Amino acid sequence: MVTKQLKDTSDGVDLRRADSLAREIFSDVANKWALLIIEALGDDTLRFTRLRDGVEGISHKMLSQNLRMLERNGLVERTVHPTVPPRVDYALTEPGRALRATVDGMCAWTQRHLGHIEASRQRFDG
Amino acid sequence: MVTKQLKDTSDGVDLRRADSLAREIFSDVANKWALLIIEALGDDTLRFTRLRDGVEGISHKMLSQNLRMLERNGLVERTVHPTVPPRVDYALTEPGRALRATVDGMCAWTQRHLGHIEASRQRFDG
DNA sequence: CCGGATCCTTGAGGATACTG
DNA sequence: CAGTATCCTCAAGGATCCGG
Repeated sequence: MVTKQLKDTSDGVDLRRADSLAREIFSDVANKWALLIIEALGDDTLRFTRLRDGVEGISHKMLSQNLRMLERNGLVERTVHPTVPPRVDYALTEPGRALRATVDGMCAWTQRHLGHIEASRQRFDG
Repeated sequence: MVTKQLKDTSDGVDLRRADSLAREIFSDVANKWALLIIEALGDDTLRFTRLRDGVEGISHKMLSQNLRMLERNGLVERTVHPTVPPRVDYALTEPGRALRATVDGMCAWTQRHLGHIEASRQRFDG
């Protein structure tokens, strides 16, 4: 059986299909809170509460939910210390750090285009 | 008056403050549909309907909404041809293409870690 | 301290219909 | 064809409490 190979203009990720695994992962990762958490973690190892402080505006629930999602996808490693009161540490895994590099890119991009965007907004809103 | 300068580990973007302009822009851009639209546009100039086909699963409304948002932020240029029926073309602006580069990075990352993530998920779900 | 469960509110987002 | 508006639904997300 011959399978037809579609030509990809860019780098051949089939995010086009809404039901593909790639697209599913992309949808998990491409959301504000997940990216901000990854950015906040950086190279550090942070406890839940400390991490919460690092991401302004995030709720207890959102942080917890997103951390579980990131852990499930293997981007974040969760270490539980059997002390009392419990202590839980979070850190990026290797894949997580790799992703962080591109998120850094997005942050830098934001910074670099602040002016242009603000101007464009004013033009548009007027 | 001396203002204390916080040290930034990475590249000094103050996405930490939920109310800063940078954070606002980041929140606009860091969402699934916006990124998929940017990716779908690539270097092309596409009409509304064609773009809609390029992003599987997106609704008319979401596409319209996100396009207006991207246009407002100056990432997408909208060209209306005064024909009948009307024809509207969308293309990335320079800042838009710059952002696309980092989105490409995210796509490549997704592709590269598909296996690891799928495995991690199975471990986690079991 | 960590984080799951529960309740409740708001807004994201789909379907449809209508204007230019 | 493009795009806005309207209605409707359901899930995202906040506040709170409890249990480990």
